[in-house]
Amino acid sequence: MSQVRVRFAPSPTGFFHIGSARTALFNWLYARHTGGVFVLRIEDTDKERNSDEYLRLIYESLTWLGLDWDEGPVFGKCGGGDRGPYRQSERGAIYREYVQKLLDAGRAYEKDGAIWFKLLGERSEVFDEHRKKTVVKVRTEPVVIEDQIRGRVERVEDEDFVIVRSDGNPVFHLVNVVDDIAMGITHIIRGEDHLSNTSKHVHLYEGFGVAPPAFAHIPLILKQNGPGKMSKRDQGALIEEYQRRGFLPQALVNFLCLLGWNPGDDREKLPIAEIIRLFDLPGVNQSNARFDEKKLAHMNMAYLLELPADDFVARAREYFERHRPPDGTSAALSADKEYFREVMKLSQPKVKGVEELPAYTGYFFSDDYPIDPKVRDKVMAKGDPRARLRELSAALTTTSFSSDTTIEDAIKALAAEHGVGFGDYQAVTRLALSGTNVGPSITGMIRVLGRERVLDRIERFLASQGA
RNA sequence: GUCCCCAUCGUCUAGCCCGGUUAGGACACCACCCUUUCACGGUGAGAACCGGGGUUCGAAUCCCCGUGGGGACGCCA
Repeated sequence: MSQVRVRFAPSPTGFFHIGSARTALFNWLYARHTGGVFVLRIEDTDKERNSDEYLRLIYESLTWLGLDWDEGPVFGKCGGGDRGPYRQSERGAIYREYVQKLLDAGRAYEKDGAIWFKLLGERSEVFDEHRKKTVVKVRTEPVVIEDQIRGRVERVEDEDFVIVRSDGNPVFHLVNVVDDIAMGITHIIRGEDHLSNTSKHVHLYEGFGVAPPAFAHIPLILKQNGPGKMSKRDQGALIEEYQRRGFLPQALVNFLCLLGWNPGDDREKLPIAEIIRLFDLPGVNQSNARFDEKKLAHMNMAYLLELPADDFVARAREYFERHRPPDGTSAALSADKEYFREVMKLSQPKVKGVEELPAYTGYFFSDDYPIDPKVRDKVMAKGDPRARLRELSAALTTTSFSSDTTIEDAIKALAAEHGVGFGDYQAVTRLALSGTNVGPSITGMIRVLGRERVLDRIERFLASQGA
């Protein structure tokens, strides 16, 4: 059996979105699963709507997701190949050659300055009520598609269609089929929205005297709220956005795999190598899936949790850098690097995404943090928090800050001495040091903040509370 | 309007092909446990076979018809 060749063929006419990414992903998975070739082809025949900025975004997004292409435009380590060029805007001569073949064979004709593909069969003029005009209908045999995912699908194509516009530019259906033939594509894996185009494409293959490749139409991704498929205009639709928000690409990829596919058991978080091993076209679902950002966030957290501390800190720093305030100053980035690192390590097991970090760690980098009034009222109403704070403050002047344990032991000793619980110190200390009741472990927080900051903050807090 | 695809908890899904399950898992939600707050983790609860016919001893599973959802009907891709 010959080698599998699949392609992803986006058009750079908009931002790269979730649906496109999953189509690319499924093609890539199938290529890697079968040891085949993954081709990237740029469908930029619509000159009006193309842009180099969008083109670059496609390259960058695929690279970020780890979907490397074996053949296609060269970008980084990807691309190359001898079936190019891989941008349709550079393949005009090839299209003209193929159109000429159809013209010569009597399978295409000119009308209104455009070139039309000619279907074979008995012709009749019919008035189309819906379109309010007379059209020529052709009685053709139904096209039968043995879809790898949907099974047998039949559809009748009954009107000739344009393959070259009157301005001389070839249309999608033509270039798509010509390129797939010229590039030796064996499996077409694409969104279900193309299913009804497939009958046109099969006629074109027949017109060129070439056996059509295998088809696999994958279900669409529906928007999280409201009706319809997800489009680039929808909330949370853009790959770029997840990149910017600091999501882990491996988490997004894992999540996307689960939209319409599963490993056949209860596992959800699984390494990409395992997904490649198990992925196959007949295992893909037939029904559309709704995008759920909550589940993606959960997946992201699961991957974040197992990230080596150094990687996490690097990603955190990168996030802070990319999200500098307008004036360019960032207390977190100006802080001592080792201090920044300790703060992030403390926060890693606590957040669902790095985007939570600036808010989560704000008080570590500024002495000017707000005191949550609701938390204050609750904490200050119970027991004698002021006394606890004074006791702790005194103890911490001599306690070793070398580890969480020494601090923990000190607090435990105080609690035993005064006949109260650990929590009596924990709550009010957290309030004094961070202004809230949410955060990393109190002992870690004290250790990382350091003796000077801790004593100073407790003193200032006591003063502000009229003690 | 025409054509095509699809249909299990709120969401993603297993089970369907090869009829017999207390219809399983995950996210979300709720409760409890753990605990040094918040998370994480653990335990538990609630939550689904779209409707109607048929075939069958027996249907989530096979067939038909509805209904619902989605897609396509461009000299866009």
